[in-house]
Amino acid sequence: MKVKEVSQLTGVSVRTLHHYDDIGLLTPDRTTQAGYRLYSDDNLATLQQILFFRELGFSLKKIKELLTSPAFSRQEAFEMQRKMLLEKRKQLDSMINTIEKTIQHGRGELVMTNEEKFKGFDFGENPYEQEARERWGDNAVDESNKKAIQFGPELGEEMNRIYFSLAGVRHMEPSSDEAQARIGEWFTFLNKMGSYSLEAFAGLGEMYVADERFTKNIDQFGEGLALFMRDAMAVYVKKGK
Amino acid sequence: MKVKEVSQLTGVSVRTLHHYDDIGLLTPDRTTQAGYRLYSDDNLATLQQILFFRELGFSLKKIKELLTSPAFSRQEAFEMQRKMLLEKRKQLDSMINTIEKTIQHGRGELVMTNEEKFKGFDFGENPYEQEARERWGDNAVDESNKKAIQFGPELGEEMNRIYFSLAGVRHMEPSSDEAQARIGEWFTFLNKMGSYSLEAFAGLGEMYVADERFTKNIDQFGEGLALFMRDAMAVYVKKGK
DNA sequence: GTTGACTCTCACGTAACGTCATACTTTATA
DNA sequence: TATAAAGTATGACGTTACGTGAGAGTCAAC
Repeated sequence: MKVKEVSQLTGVSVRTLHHYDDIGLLTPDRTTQAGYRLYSDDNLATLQQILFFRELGFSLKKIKELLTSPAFSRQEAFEMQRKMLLEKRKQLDSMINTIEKTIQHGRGELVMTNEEKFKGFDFGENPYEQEARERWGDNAVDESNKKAIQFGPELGEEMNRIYFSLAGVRHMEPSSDEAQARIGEWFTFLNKMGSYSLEAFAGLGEMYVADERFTKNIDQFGEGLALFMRDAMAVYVKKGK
Repeated sequence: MKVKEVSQLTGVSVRTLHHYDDIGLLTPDRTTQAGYRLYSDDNLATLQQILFFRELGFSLKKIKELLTSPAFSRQEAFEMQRKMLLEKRKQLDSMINTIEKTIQHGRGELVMTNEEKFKGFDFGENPYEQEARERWGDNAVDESNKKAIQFGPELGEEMNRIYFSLAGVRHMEPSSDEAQARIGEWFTFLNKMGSYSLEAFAGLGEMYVADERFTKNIDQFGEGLALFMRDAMAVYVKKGK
């Protein structure tokens, strides 16, 4: 693939590709005798990595260090990026929460401290960098520090967010589009909370295996997934009791 | 408030505040006779605006144009920023989806086109700018173009995301922390889907008004909210049938 | 065989600060 | 009350991650 194709596919500018080549961050595998850059599939995979890290606020220099580290593993990188993206999503939620409150505050319906007005903005020194450095930094790695995994999302904040959202439109017609859109959010949220009983959940797991249609559907995503899910769900329910 | 206080509260550097003063983006209301900058609450509110727009990718120049526009309204700005943040959240979801797929692809369990590998990255020319320009641009405003509001989230993508997530750990112990965390996601998702019947939803709305404990709790967020919600929920259910 | 789309390499420009250096103010402490 | 420590101000140059032409070569098509 030549520069423009890559550019169109990925959304980065041609100049950016040149730049990444200049600084040695992404050098295309091959070039024509005329000097045209030719990007391989592997190059594209690397570019994807670069864009993920860039989105997470890493400098190009840091990205280069990471990618060229001997300890670097693409798979692990993806797992880490997944976590970071989820983390960023939480931050975004916090910002959205803040703005909902602020809207009400502007209407004089809510008192807000200055601190509250800036919640969600303090990105404080890329917490990600630390983790990345630990993982692939020069000084080897301490493999043994597995962190406890959080169990389930923090629903409280989301609930507050929706309440504020609703409060903001409570003087409008309940049947208006805006109001209905927000009450719809509330509906889906409620469903998230707890109406699905644990027993029903376990029963569903059984069905995944018993009913062939389910099995086929689910196993599209990976062989044996349905079976795995049934077992995992059974454990989940047992724990929940 | 002096520079450092503002800096600590908001997370922006002192230098940045100096810079914003230099370019006339945020000039503190008062200064001491020694030349120290003193920021008022109003200044802080403006700073909040600036940070929101900055997070959304606007240049400082554009932000200045917006803030100084005669047509600018802080309330409207917040409403718009809310929409934009929600939009950005959707993009993030898309990226997370992409990375889940990519992880599986790396294990050779899934075929992916190059296009799929870059889904979620193409931010394409700040779609927000257009809207902001329409709203507060130099050439007045066309007030009449209200857009239809989307009704409810796209659950399909989220479902796929979770499937992929699960598939990624299906060779682990079903009782492992990692597996359980992901099956927990599945549980909450299922609840989101449809287990909460529309009838129950409407009944809940009635309770908001009938049961004083509910009413009190909800009206914390704004007087009359409980009543409003009941009505809005009733409409929602009627529409859903 | 020439036109238009694409590519290359300089090279300078820009946005949004970071990073000293130097000097003045204010606050805390002995 | 003196004096250090912490905070602030103004230059001024540095830096990152590209943008934006300029001028020239390359390639596919009509």
